[in-house]
Amino acid sequence: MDVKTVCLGMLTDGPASGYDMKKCFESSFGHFFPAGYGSIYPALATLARNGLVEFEEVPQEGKPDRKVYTITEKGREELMKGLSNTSPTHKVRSEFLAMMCFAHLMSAEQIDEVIDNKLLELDAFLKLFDDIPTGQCQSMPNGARFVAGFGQFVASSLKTYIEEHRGMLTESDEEKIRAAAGR
Amino acid sequence: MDVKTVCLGMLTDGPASGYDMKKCFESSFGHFFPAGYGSIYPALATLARNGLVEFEEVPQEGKPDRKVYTITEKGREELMKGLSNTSPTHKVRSEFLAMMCFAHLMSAEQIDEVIDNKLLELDAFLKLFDDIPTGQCQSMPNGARFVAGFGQFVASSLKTYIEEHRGMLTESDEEKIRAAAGR
DNA sequence: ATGCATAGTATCAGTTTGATATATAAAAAC
DNA sequence: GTTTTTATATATCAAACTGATACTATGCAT
Repeated sequence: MDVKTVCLGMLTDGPASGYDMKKCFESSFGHFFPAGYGSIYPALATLARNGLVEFEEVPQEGKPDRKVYTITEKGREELMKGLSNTSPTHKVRSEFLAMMCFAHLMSAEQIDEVIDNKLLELDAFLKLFDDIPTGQCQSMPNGARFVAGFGQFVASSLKTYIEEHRGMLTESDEEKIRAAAGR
Repeated sequence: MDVKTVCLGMLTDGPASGYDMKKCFESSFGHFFPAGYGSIYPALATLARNGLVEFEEVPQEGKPDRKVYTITEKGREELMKGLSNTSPTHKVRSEFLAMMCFAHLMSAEQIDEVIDNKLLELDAFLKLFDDIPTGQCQSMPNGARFVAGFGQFVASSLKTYIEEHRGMLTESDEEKIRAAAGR
């Protein structure tokens, strides 16, 4: 399951251009499956070369032409193959956690700034969910609701953990012993 | 913060070979910052070329030679630069969530198998933490304890969410309406 | 005997990342 | 009133990463 498969999946919802798909990655998919122009355009080129999508060039006045892609029957079959993997991955790549492993090499001020920024980031992310009205939510496909709920739940879990345990990152050895004894 | 920086960080704990570092990625770092030979060896080669690490070839009987790397003063400075970024990333790339977005294109059996596998995977991951005795835990650096706790907390949160919400992935439209009404 | 695990090095094709280039128009900022 | 930013749309590139594979040699298990 790579960017190509996700593009095919997006096209089952109707024709779209590479630019449209980038928007879609930015607003939703990108939160758990990031992709930029550098992967989207090559993916569409490969899909077209293999006959999994077709495109039509649509001229526009005052704006660049659009290449509007449509999924083919062969593309639908390929998508089904992509969805038949019963052990899809779920990977994390976190500079944040790697950095925290080396917290003992950092100053308390540095650590606090990193933590504060991460909490702000999480708040900004959680705010996105406030805008989704319940009415619209019910019209969303089941899968999308599951995934949105997942994101919200995980983000608020992260926030809770960080808030409750940030203290241990900056506490001295003596404090550490005291904390362990008081437990 | 790339693989090079993490390698430098590992070397602050003492000299190590590329093979040793691969072990370290597999057992701990890899859970939140994956790296294989394909990134470790080129990283070490670049670090050596730039004088951030030095290495010594250690012959062994019956086994291939080891290249044992040591961090240099210049390497320590570079590491500090790497740790000075106050907004480190935390990215997720999830075939699992992407796939669940297209759950409406899948059969209930397919979805159930994917979910069951993901829950088994989470259980296997959570089991890793049972082996860490509390005594050893207290001797770990603060940062490592924070990160380990983070992983455990997030994994059990994921598990809870999936268990409690998997129903909505396979429920029919009528069930969906009934569930919404009963809420 | 044959396959697999461990110890160790390294490379390679295919992908992805993040930035950048190109072009025009409209909206916003100063 | 001019400059800057944002939006529309395409595409490419170096650097990095992924996942698999290759090579060598010992030992253990089936």
